[in-house]
Amino acid sequence: MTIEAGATVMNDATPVRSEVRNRLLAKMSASDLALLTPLLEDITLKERQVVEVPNKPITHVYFVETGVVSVVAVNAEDHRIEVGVIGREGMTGSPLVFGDDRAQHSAYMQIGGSGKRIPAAAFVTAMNQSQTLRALVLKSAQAFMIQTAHTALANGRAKLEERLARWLLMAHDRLNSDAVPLTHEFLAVMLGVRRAGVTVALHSFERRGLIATRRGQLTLINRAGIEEVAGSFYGIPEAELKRLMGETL
Amino acid sequence: MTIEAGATVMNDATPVRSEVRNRLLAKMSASDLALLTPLLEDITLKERQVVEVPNKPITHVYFVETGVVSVVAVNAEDHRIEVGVIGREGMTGSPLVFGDDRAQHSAYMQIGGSGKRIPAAAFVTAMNQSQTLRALVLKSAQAFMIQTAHTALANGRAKLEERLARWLLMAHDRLNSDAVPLTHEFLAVMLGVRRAGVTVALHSFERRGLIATRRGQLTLINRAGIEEVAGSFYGIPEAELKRLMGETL
DNA sequence: AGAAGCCCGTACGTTTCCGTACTGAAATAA
DNA sequence: TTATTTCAGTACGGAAACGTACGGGCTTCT
Repeated sequence: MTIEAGATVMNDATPVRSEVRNRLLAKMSASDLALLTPLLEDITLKERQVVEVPNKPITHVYFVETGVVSVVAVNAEDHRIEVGVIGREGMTGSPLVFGDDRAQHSAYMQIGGSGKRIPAAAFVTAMNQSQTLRALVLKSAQAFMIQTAHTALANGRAKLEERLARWLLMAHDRLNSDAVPLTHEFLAVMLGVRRAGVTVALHSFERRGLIATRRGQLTLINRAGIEEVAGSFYGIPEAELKRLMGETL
Repeated sequence: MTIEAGATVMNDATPVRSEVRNRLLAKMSASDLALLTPLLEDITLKERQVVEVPNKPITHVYFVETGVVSVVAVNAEDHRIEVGVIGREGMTGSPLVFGDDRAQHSAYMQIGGSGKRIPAAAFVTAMNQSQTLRALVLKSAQAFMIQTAHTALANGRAKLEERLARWLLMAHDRLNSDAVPLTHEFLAVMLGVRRAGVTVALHSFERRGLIATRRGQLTLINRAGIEEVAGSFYGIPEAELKRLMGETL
């Protein structure tokens, strides 16, 4: 019955089932969880797998267990930038929580992993049946919104190194290992900067002993040092998440 | 019965009372409006008047009728940037909609005006009594969230002139006149750029015949031209607002 | 094994915007 | 009216990041 995801060495995509690793699901009461369970399915989330398409109806709500989703705003001239990430602390499909049926942004797996998903309609039905469930997903949506606001702040005021450090910390928070399996190119796309700029910045991090790099992957070595680089651009959304959801990432 | 708004030249700060000019209030059913009315009070909103303080409980929900609220994210090192504006299309206090009682961001009147307000507790009570009211304010919160995401996009990818043009358009959408009563300094704070940078950019706009300026004020002359400058960084949140709320600004 | 493609390191001239600061003009207060 | 403050115009060196591009190493495909 269970589908074993091929365990790659590069990331921690191996699904675990008999345990609810998504924090949101874990926080639900038994009865709320029971509302979702019938149509909840285990799913492997491959890197680059598309989860939401701008202006298209949301098909499923994904509860990530391992891996990271990038939510990317796009405009008419195809300018794009990441407005937030989602990992085991949250869910995709927040527009559904607001009563909307379609996605505004592009969303896809930036780092592969696994999780569970439920059809959008079933999620909405469940949310309408339970005030406590609704309250919980509302808080989750709020936490994401706070993250987006601070992304706006970082994009406007922080330097490349600060933003890159912030991103690495946010990814690290959502991974089970210190390895971040990403190319410079993808980091650049998310931050909306040049690939070469990322390379230089990462090189600087490496010289300072903050990370180790190899092709297609980097590893955090000195997290505290990276936090120092990110400075005050990292931390508030994380603290707010803890306040709202009563847990750490 | 109606009180004619005294047309000031500098801004439209004169309060109007017996007419609902806030789009959100205007969209409410009579019964939903009746839930709010008892504790709804008319209020003059002076420029720089503080509406929300980060990490402090929200005292009132403000329904702006004229004027513009700036919502500004701030971090520990006092870096700050505007993450969105609110005018007659919306309301402040969106965290209440999510079930939170405190503000994350700083919010204050960037352009003075008038509106109505209701104590936070009364608003929450009303929202809990009516699903239609809740649905409406949820959509409003979502519209604001979309705006924030596109602010993040503009902050990361747009040039100063593009961002400035975008801001002017957003302000213009929410004002009854073409005059924007603001100093370069405040525009600079909102965009997170140098005051001198704003001066130069506005000067360029003026040379191109897009605006007229005088001390403490600028006037839009060629809105289409400004839209051209903003390019694709302006428009999506506005279209989404229309889609969600079924109305223009 | 060889070819092809992807990824990273590096470089260089250019653009954008910053930090800072000085000035004069306009508005406000004394 | 005079003094004070606020605001806008302008300047200049410098930092940050851009667009572009080339070459070489690692992976993957055939």
